[in-house]
Amino acid sequence: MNYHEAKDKFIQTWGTLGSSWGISRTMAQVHALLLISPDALSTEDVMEQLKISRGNANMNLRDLLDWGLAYKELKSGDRKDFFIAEKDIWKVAKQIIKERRKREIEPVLNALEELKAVKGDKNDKKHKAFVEAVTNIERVVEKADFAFDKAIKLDENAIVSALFKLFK
Amino acid sequence: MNYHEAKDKFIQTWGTLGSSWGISRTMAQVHALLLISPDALSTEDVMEQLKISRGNANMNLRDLLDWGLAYKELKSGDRKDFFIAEKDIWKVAKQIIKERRKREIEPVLNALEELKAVKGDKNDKKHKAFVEAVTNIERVVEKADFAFDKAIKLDENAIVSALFKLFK
DNA sequence: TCGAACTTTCAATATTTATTGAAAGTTTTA
DNA sequence: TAAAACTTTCAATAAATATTGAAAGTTCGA
Repeated sequence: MNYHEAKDKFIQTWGTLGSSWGISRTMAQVHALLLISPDALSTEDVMEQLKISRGNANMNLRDLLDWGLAYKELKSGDRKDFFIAEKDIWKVAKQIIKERRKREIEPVLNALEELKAVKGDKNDKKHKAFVEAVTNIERVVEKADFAFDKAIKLDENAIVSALFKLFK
Repeated sequence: MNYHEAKDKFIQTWGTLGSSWGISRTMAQVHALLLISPDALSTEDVMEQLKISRGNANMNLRDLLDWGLAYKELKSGDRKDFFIAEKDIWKVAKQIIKERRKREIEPVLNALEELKAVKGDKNDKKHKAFVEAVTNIERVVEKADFAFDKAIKLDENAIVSALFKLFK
């Protein structure tokens, strides 16, 4: 496999992985392209290399900045914005968890809390099953939330070794 | 909020959470419905309560069985299949991680391994940046894979307390 | 073995989500 | 401050994904 085949396959693979873990396919592809580029790329470079439109490139680059997965780099003597990827993959993973925790877990916890207050006959079978299900789910979601919160504050080795110790 | 409002909101919330964590919206909604039902439900019950077609109900129930998130229950004197949800949410979370690890992480690791073997000039800036990026990513993906593998073998409290100890 | 009861499939269709590209907006420098 | 260089927006459109429902398939009891 030569460089260009490998590059395309990498962009494709990273895009697929990204889209299954909650970041859009194109955003992950742009990130992949930036990751393997030794130098910062402009919007036009991204458009050209991924064969996507200006609007699309711009939108996905901006989303990458929002998620903290890429940075702007200004080159002196040039008015264009250039972009580089966050290349510390552990940091990338932590950023994604952090964003998704904020965007997804928090609203769910709020909704669950509200649902426990359902009015009705406390002896009704359905009512009991409902409150029980919601309470159990809330407990697990809270623990997952806690685990993710800790995970983003630790480095990659600490987590792995903590888990490993449980098995020694 | 009365029982019916709460039930609808719960199904909606669980569907949204599910779809953002890799299981389809309707599959998560069917699971939600089963979770809060004190008794096993038939395909027709699911169709009626979620207002979805027979084909859709059937497909999603079968997917839930595939993922290990629901079970068939046969009632004597009735030829219909009835379904109950896996109600241990920690087990649900573990099943989802297990399935996704198999379906998503493993193929990515294989692809990455292949990509490291890219042919080309080892002193070229692009080539070096490429191999470095792929190697770094592989290292983190392997660790995540390891962490998930351990997570599905432990119970919920063990993981939380292991993480907690790191902060005491 | 037949036919009733139930389950599964799949091509057509609907819904959702992503992409385009031209127009509007912004910044820079001469 | 004018206009060139660049960025952003957004309505139209395309692509991907999910859903329907009728038809085909299966199972079971008589």
